[in-house]
Amino acid sequence: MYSSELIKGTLKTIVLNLLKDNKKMYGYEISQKVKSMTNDKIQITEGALYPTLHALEKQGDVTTEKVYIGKRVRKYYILTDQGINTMTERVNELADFMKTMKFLLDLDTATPNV
Amino acid sequence: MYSSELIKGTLKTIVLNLLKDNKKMYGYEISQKVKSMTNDKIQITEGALYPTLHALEKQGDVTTEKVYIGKRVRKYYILTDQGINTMTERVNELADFMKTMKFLLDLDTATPNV
DNA sequence: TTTTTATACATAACTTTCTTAGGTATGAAT
DNA sequence: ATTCATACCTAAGAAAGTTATGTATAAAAA
Repeated sequence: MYSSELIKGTLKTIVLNLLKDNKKMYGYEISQKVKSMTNDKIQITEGALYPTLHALEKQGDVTTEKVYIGKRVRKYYILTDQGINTMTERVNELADFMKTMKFLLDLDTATPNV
Repeated sequence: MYSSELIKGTLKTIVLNLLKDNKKMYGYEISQKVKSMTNDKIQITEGALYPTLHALEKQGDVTTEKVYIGKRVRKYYILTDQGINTMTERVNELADFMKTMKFLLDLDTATPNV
């Protein structure tokens, strides 16, 4: 697990990007997906995830769709057109930021990527 | 400028890494160095920097040395042995985190590094 | 069959780490 | 004489997490 400060600030970007690749996902699914994709290195807590999803909905980047699996409810999240724009901006900004950090920390030569 | 959420959590790592490369630096110098190295993309505010430096001193990662330039004081910060360890851990963690994020956001192929 | 674990949502109190704003003071440039 | 750059600092507030707690269903294990 990474120290939590690092993950701070990237959560919305992660969520938006996952929704780009998967059309629609529900909260629990998102948390499990991130966990498995990162070999448990990033574990989104529920206390962080749900407020984030609600914020994304409020600002119009996602819409929701409730589905009942038996008696249990699932709330699916779907990117809006605006959300696609936000996602693109966020991902580009993060990619740019990581390049800058690599240069600043002199990791360009130390950790070749290809 | 990057949206501030991204920088959050990386400040200590940046400071520790700069001190590794420069033996001793003072606060104002650190802020200017980061600004110039990143083409103004990352600007550390004083309200963030000084408390961070004080925290690093308190936890034993740096020691200080006051130097008077005329009547004006400069407070130099120097990495301790413990600080070198902390720096190494932090930088490695950040590098690892960025790799994980690249994979998670599918930036491996999109933004080749070499 | 009862208890635990996994699924699935949610909120509230607290903490950390910033930003914003303010304060003090010297020295150089306009 | 005033503004700008240098150089330090702290306090109030905001943002975005963590931790803890709550509710409830379904599956698995004891």
